[in-house]
Amino acid sequence: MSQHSGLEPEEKSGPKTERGRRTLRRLLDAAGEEFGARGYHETAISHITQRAGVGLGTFYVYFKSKEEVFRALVADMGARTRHALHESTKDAPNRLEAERLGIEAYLAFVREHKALYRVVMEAQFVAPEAYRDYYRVFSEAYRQQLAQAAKRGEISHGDDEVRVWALMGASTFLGLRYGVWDDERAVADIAQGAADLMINGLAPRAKKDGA
Amino acid sequence: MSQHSGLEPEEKSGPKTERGRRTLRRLLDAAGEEFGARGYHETAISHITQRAGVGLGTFYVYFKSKEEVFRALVADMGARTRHALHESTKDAPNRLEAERLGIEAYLAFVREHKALYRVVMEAQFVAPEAYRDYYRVFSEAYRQQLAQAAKRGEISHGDDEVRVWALMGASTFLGLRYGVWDDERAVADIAQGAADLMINGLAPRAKKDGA
Amino acid sequence: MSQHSGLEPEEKSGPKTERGRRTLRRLLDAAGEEFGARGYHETAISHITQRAGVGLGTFYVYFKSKEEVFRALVADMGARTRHALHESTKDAPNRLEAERLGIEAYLAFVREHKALYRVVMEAQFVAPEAYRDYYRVFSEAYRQQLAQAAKRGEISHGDDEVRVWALMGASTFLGLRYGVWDDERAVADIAQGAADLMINGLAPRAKKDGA
Amino acid sequence: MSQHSGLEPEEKSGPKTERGRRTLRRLLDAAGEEFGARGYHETAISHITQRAGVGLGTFYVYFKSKEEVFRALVADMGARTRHALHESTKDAPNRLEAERLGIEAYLAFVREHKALYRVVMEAQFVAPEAYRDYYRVFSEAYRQQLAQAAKRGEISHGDDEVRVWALMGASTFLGLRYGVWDDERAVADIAQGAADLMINGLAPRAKKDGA
DNA sequence: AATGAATGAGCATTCATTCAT
DNA sequence: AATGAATGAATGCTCATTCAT
Repeated sequence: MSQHSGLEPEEKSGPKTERGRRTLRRLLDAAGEEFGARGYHETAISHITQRAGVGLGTFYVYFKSKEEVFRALVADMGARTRHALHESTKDAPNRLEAERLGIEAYLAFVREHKALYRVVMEAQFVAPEAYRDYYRVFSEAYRQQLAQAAKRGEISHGDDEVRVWALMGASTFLGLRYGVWDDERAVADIAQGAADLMINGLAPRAKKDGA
Repeated sequence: MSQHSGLEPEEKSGPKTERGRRTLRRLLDAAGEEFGARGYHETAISHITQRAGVGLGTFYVYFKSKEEVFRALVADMGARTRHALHESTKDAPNRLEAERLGIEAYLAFVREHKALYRVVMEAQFVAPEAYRDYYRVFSEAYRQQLAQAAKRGEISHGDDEVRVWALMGASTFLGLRYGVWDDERAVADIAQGAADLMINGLAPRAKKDGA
Repeated sequence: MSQHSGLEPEEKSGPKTERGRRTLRRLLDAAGEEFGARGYHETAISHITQRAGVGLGTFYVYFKSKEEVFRALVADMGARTRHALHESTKDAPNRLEAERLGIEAYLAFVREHKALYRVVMEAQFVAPEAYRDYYRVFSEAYRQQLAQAAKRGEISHGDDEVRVWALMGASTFLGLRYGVWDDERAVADIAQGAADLMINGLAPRAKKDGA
Repeated sequence: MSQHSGLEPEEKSGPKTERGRRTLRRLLDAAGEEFGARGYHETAISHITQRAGVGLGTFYVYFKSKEEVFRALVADMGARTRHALHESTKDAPNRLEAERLGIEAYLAFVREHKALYRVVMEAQFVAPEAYRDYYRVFSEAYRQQLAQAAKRGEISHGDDEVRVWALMGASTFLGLRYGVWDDERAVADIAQGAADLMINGLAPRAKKDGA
């Protein structure tokens, strides 16, 4: 919960002293926890500053508004999620395997960051552009992966944009259902079932080979 | 925009006079439009009553609270969506075809009810139980469909709960991307691409025919 | 302190019930007293509502903002001042006499409404357009009076716009000095001295008669 | 825009180093510009320090409070105005001519220092004593001028205190109307019209001499 | 059934000022 | 001398809800 990236208040060059940097980090962490736990509208700035252990006014030394922290959090979450997915799939032998690994990693990631996951979803209503950005970046990269994999013959050809959004939606809902709402089932298990669907589809298996 | 079901204020048996029924309907419609357009938190009761053309106090004659209308709206949307899907798929020759038809109908439905679609999604943060209910009902029915279809050999066997959530997520995101955010592409087209993925998966096509 | 004119909240048609009208008047009076006594920036809405004996939120039922009451007060003060001056000068036999009567009435008026007088002056910084309006209306009417009087031969010809502003300035400062800051001297006395200046100027008296 | 007088922070003996003196001057100039442009309440200390190009904390090295700079500015403006008036009238052949010259100089001065003029007027609400001081000093000196002129027969006898306030008010309003609000008319022209009023009054001209 | 008036808890935000470095 | 970080009191304004009519 402490590596942050892309979080520096947008315009300014950021805190100049070490103390300032620590305060910023505290506020960011506290904001993530509060927003994640109570939601944007139920969270008061004073909740954040109290959790961060700083004075109320201090918040506004680092952020222009409540929305600004929120957006910073969403952007950070995007960067982190992309990072986690990249790490977990970069060594996959092929795209199909990468899909399975990606789902699994994503579920694990969501379970580890339930609060921030919620922040991202709420962004749809609090900071719509941030939400769209989040998925725009994601879908772009994802689409390229599919296109290249198709070219390499690792996956079928298809309507990549549509496929990307379908796949993102599938993962997102699985993350909600099995990551946020319910912790029980093993991620590998879920990822297995999901990957099967995404890779093979619903169609009845052709008795593959001979027989 | 005027058939409502499952909308009656929960406990009370509903308005007794014709005038009362009309007022209720107006409030409900107005609430749907306002919540859909501005979101829950940006919508004030006074906006709703003004749009409905009634006095502020009248709202509380029909609803116990702001959240109550919101929940009623979510429930209504669920019923309507299920109805639309049922209608569009009931004559499908098999499950795979039903999937394609369902996606198409769903996209069309979302485009027609963007505002209410937004209401459902926001329910996640405003009335989480209503949101979970919405999907619980959906997923239950959907799961049964898949189970029966598998039994009939129309689709492969698999982890139905996982598949259901993945499929719901896929449709939901497609609805957001191609229904709410962007109106352009033909729904049939999108549904085609999506159905292909859901039915056949990403795996490269086996040279279908002859050896 | 209770006849108000031109004070109704600008757009809306005003309170519909008698109770509402009473509340509005109370708020207006309280606002005048508070602004007059402590100044715009030192006056909190809660001061006003407490003095008016209503709840804080009630203020916003009648006014859109702090500035709005302030502007209403300035406009009201303008109307009242014009009324007072009109009443006191309408029976004057000629313009020169009207000037003297006007100064006297104005001083008396200021003494009776020190608080509101202050409000008008502060408007220069709080609601500049209201301030300019105040004087625009005044100066227009005043100018016509001078022009007509000149035509009738009751006063000399001159640069009426300049004269009007000089005369308004003179009265205003006398009002500040002898109305607001210092109550002691009799208004008739002051008006006498001022009228002498305004009527005869500083120039040494021509030995009027004989010679 | 750089000669200041009467501006040194009240108690302290002032900065000791050249650098300190430069910082003080910068702060003073910046304060004048900010207060003049946005008004006292809209001006934040940070605006001043940013314009001055110094750190926030630096302000408090030179001034005890926001009000203190403001007062210093008012006092400075008083000194400068008196200086300008003195310069422009000291060579006048008599009081009547001095009046005309004074008005003209005053208008020119206001036009050149609109921002600071505004500061003086706002002092009425921000630092009332400073405002009263400003006019007390002025009126004292002015009154002596009139008294002596009357003794010399250059002007008529009259209620000098009243006349002084009337004359100051006239000039002030002309400054506002033709200096701050509207730049167009030539100062000489305005001064001419105003002087005519102040010297000859409104009374119709007696066919001056015999003839 | 309908309503408009009244309410006050709640909250984001600002900013003068202090102080450790 | 210079400064940037920290602070918290203060305040305008919103809005769901109640209630008397």
